[in-house]
Amino acid sequence: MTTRKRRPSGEANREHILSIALGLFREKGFDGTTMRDIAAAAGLSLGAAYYWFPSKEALVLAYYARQQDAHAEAARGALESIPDLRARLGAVMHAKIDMLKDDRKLLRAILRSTLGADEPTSVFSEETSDVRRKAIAAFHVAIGEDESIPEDARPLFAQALWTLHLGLLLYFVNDTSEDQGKTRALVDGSLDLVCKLAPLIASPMLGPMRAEITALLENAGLFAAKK
Amino acid sequence: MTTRKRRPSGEANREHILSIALGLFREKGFDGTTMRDIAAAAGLSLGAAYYWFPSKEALVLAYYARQQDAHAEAARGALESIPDLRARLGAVMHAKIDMLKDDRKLLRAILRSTLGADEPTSVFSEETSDVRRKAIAAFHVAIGEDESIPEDARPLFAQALWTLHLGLLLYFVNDTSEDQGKTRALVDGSLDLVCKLAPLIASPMLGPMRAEITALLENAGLFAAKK
DNA sequence: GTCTATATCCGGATAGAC
DNA sequence: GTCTATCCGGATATAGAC
Repeated sequence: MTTRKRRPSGEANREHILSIALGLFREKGFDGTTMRDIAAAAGLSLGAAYYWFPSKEALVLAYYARQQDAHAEAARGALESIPDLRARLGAVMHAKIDMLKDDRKLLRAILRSTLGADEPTSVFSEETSDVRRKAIAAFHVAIGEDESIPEDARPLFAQALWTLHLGLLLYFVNDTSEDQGKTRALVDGSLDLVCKLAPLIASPMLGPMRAEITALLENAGLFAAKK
Repeated sequence: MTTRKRRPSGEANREHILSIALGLFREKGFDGTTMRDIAAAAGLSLGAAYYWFPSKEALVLAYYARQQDAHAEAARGALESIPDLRARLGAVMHAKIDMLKDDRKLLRAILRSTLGADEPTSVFSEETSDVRRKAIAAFHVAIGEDESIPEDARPLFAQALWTLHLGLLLYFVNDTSEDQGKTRALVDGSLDLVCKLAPLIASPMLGPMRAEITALLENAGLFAAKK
């Protein structure tokens, strides 16, 4: 009765525009691509492009969502038969790098708007909270039920990994080494360290310090422990 | 023979434009201030403003340099009679926050361009290397000759503090709490932790791990130990 | 609801005259 | 060194076709 199978053009057109736009972004960068370019390449008028995406930024937000879903899927597949924590974390991070390896130019361009909490495309903004939540969840999945991390410490650990992953991505987008080999090495080295340090921090001796860290982050509104 | 005492208007004009621009930035934000606004407020034409500053970004770079020098001076004064490491680090960080407390809107706006290594206004760019070097040096001064940090670990520690300070500033610019009290608390809590952890990391037991961290960062080009 | 066409605004940046 | 005129592209507005 309602719009069961209609709009073969509607939403499909939206997808079409997004694909065209991402292609142009990858090719010519974000600033180098105009909305006029996108509209023309998609065979639409400028107005139509703005009808589907109210701004250039909206295309970036759609890109985030698409990538996050793709990454969750890729990570899920990669994790299926890996029990070791270190290897699981590596799988998740390398899946991300693999996925983004051709998008460095685009990511570098939009990096500019990823930090201000008031920018819609910020990693901290309200608009991206869903993507962010999913991204942190991906690390939660990677941690799984590994006994080296006490259950009550896992949310904090997942958040820490997400933060590390932001730093690694920052390095990645500016990494011009062959096949981003330097990023790969940095990923592996960081995770080695993390997996060595995690049991230490999880040790009873440092329990008070962990509580101190948690309290500090909670007071700053940077972390909300599950109640 | 050359331009000894000429251009009483020249460089002074440049300073004038910069002051006007920073005032407008603080008042209306970076995006909210147009080059036309700046030119008009400074009593010049648009073209003249562009003659002195080839881009809006150039004004930001000039702002960086000005702030960094002011901070170095403020920190130097504050450190003069403080021997305790924790207190010295606090003095340096709080001096920075004090200095930037009215510039949050401006900083938030230019935050967008502070991460891409190819952006001139990036904290990692070639153009800002001088400012960056000075900023790290400020932490080096704060560490001083404190025995709790082995001499050979001081460069790495200074760099770590600089990185922490970037994170704190990121929090700061988005902190709407009264007098940025949350940032102050985060600064103090972080430094408490750092000063508790530093001796641990400096301990012989973790010497190999410190070497591992150093090697990792050096290979990534993120840190160059003095030879 | 989906789209075209067109005109317009705005602001960063540049060119060329003076 | 300073000005005016102009370009360029993101964004908006409008009127109307289907």
